[in-house]
Amino acid sequence: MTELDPLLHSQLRLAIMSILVNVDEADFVYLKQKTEATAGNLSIQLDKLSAANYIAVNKSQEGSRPRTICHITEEGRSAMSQYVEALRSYLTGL
Amino acid sequence: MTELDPLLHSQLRLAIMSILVNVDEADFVYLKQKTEATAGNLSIQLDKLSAANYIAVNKSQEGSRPRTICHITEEGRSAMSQYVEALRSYLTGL
DNA sequence: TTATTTTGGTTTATATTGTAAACCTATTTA
DNA sequence: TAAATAGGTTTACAATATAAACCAAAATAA
Repeated sequence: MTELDPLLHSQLRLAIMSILVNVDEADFVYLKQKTEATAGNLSIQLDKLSAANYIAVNKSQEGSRPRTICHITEEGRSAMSQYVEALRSYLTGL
Repeated sequence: MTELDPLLHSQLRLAIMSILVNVDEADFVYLKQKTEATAGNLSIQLDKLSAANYIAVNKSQEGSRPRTICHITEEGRSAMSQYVEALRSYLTGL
């Protein structure tokens, strides 16, 4: 049984990635809305995905007000494909 | 975004359930082999699945040697279906 | 015969995760 | 000018997963 990438096998991180896979970019506020996560949790999970190079995070000041924009990397996209393949191998017949 | 049943969204428990879904019954030794889990970990996760009524566990003595046989319940089967549906909703387009 | 290992587990302890609560700075709004 | 809101980060705690230690019975080796 192939391993399920632990970085992706987490509800919130999977939700984040599944959004970013379908969109050019998304900011903190949007991700928070969509996932209904708390800001703290979201912040931490974004850090982890970013540290793994699955996403790129661009933090800037939009007129003295912070703006955090995220997009998926090629590495992240590839990790998602592999994860989905692994999942399928668990769930054949369902 | 629908919640992913936390009881199923765990590598080992998902592996166990994905085996039990396709088989009439399986014993501890077989599950241990297939999942490559440690006995302790397997024991605990079986307890959790059993407590949730996702599987039924039958412990007996086979000539003074323990035998633990598991099979999935209807509730477990249904939980798996829902879980897979929820997952799909995350992964549309992959 | 009596150690030693193996089988089939369970219990206990620990490390890792996930999550929320508290906090911070800057800006609106009352 | 006090209170609330926006956009986050940090810290602290609770839950999980996992491994290590242990146990009883049987098989194997010395």
